[in-house]
Amino acid sequence: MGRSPCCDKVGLKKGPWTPEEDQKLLAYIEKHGHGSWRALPNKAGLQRCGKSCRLRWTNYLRPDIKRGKFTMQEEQTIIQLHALLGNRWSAIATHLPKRTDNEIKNYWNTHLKKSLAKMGIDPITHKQRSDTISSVHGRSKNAANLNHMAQWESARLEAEARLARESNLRRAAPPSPTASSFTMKHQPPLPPPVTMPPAASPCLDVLSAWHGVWPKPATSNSHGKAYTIDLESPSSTLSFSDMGIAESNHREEPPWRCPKKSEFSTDTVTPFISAEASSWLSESSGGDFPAGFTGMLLDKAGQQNSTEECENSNNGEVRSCVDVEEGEGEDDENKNYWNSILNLVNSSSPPNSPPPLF
DNA sequence: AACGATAGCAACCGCGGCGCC
DNA sequence: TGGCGCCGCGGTTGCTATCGT
Repeated sequence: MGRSPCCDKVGLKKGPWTPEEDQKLLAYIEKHGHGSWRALPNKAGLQRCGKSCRLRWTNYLRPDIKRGKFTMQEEQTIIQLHALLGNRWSAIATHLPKRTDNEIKNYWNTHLKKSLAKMGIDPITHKQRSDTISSVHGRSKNAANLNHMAQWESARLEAEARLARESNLRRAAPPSPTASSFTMKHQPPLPPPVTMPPAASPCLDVLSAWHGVWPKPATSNSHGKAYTIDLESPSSTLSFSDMGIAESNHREEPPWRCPKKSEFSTDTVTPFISAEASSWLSESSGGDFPAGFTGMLLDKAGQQNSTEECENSNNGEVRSCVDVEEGEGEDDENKNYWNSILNLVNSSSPPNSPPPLF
């Protein structure tokens, strides 16, 4: 190292930003882009170091930042991702559009960590503390559902990683041994596979406890999305082994149960699935449906949006916007990608599974 | 009303990764 | 290949607002 911090320069301002400084920074970036952060302060007429400018921009001034209270879904996503990823706030932030890593980190430290602690859950390991285990009778049903979710999410993540590997093999030039070179249309490169912290799978305990505290939303849409991670995120490259969930455990789970009708909006889901699957869904009633799968369907249904809508809903960054109905041209790759994932998920489903989805 | 305690959050600090020379 | 500089990340600090007494 041996490099002195950029803010050591005499005369550079520190501390809270004034509205005037904000305005200068905003105006400059809107006009020229940030370019080199190091050079920006001089060009923008700011008595700040580049680092301070970058921080102010990324954490506060950026126009695509969503401020204000975190929703219950966001909280659940943070908890789940924290259980999977640990304190990797930037990785977690990629799953929460319009939230900054700093904001998520602060929210975790000031709210979620304390809430979990109050519920008798260790916020580091995400495990129920031994002295409170006796107080969580009746969790088994939720835990079973969440195990379903874990299966689906695990299968999806493994499929994603596998497809990434296959894609790399297909695209021999330039060769790459990792998933990081697998890119979908308009998508940034996938990061390398995540090395899981020891506390990988216990997130299920956390979420089941969390659901004991928070009532489920009344509407079908919000219900269905309750556990959903951003399924299209390029950061999702976890594998079974990464998640600490043994593949052999799959068959030990109870058979599928039919979805509650309220969990689906038939209108939004059925256009994307086979007639058999649609019929199966419409005839089903009672019981629970794996939440991860529900989220998958709903996410897929959500992709009915136009590309423009996808852009707008994702910080201006296009991810996989699948046009299932047309399935032509450049969207083919995304469609095939998704179908491959879901086919793999179907092929690994427990007994009494629904008909093929697509 | 005054004061201390606590919560919330913006900003800073230091380190490590990475690219360039 | 090693040094340097830039950038991003995670941990921490410190200021401000709010709450409780």
